[in-house]
Amino acid sequence: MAEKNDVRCQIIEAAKKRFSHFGYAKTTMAEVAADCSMSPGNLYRFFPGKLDIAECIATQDYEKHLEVLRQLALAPGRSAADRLSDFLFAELRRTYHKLESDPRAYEMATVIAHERPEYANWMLATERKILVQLFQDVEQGGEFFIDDKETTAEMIQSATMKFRYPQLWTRLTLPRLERELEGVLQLIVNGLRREKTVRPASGAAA
Amino acid sequence: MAEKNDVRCQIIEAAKKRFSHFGYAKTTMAEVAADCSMSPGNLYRFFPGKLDIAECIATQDYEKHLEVLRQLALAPGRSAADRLSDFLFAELRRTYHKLESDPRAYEMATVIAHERPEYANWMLATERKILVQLFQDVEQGGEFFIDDKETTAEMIQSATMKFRYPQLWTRLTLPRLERELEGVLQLIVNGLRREKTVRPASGAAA
DNA sequence: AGCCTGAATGATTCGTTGATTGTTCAGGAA
DNA sequence: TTCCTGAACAATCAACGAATCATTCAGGCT
Repeated sequence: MAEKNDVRCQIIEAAKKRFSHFGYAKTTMAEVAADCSMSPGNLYRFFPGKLDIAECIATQDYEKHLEVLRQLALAPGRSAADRLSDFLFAELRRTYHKLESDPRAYEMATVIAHERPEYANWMLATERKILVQLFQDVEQGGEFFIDDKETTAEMIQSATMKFRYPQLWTRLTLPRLERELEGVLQLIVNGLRREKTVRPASGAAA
Repeated sequence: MAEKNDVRCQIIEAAKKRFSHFGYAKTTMAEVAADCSMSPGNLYRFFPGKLDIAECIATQDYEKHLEVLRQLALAPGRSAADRLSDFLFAELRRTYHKLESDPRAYEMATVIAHERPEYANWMLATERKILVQLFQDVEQGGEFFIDDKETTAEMIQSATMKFRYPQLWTRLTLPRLERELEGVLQLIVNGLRREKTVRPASGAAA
């Protein structure tokens, strides 16, 4: 049982090295198997297929990111607006840097997105849960007025879609994207029907 | 002079028929020329290239749409929120129905978007001008508080990106997209820092 | 001269073929 | 029996010659 897991880890590590060195497409199952001193067929006792290995690697990495998001969303002592801002900026910067620094990450992302459309939905749903937690956590503060938290989280995700996998849709630089996200965020938080122009500064919770 | 324009129109009409029957890729310049009883070479006296014919067709169609958008944005007697809503919903429905009803439109859209990235930017900029006009038009009403109209228009476009060419990014149905746009719109107009929950009804201007 | 043609050009696409590779499974080792 | 191997299979991919087609331009027609 514990051994099974060791072997899985071994496969993942081998695949991780191959994928990041040569890319997903140029890595063969036979090579990964050889790196683990086993036959290609044996890999299939641990993973349904090649894509599942990639998905597993992506998920491991993503879980770490999720932990960061959770901490930002639930950071005590920060205003609701700041938490939301931190959350969305962390999201933008992570994917931007990931796709920027590692061209292989781009390949992996597109392959998974194309072959497993549900995966992106799962990620969205997971992050939505964190947003809902954020809203619950600041509910008493009186800073935000939200009746349907789930729906509101969904709408925020809709409105910030451009910043989720920026490189897939635009060729904008990170500073430019950051400025745009800042603006969209201000819109989301303050809306158009506010008093003159209140810069969305820090302290605001009761 | 006037004849030149007649020939251009003739070419456009012929190309329009071919493109919508057989698609952009499967239409040859020789065929369009034959439909106009002229040689392939002669087409180049009226258009720089094949793609420019397609662009011209797209633009003709788009100009009509722009006129509708202008009327919605500047409709007298409607609240600012309603105008903005009409504007964005018209945008969503037009592209959705266009891509839905005519599979060839999808091909044309992707070819132009891919080969002429500036074209999409030009469309965005054009619509942004209309949004700015809308904001100027309702400025006295006191319904919206906007200091930088240009930037605000840009941010609204960012936040509603998902609804601009919906089929390119998601597989959601129109009703689902409409519900999402409704939600995003409410967020944009009212923000998160509002009193309890004011349904974004009609009348609001002074 | 001013317009237009249609064959020449070269870039791109297409279809075919042969090789590669993800996946399976009959059988052998422990 | 349980675990693993590696050859076999089918699907996919790469290579490459052939064909197509957008574009050009030397020349003919008016």
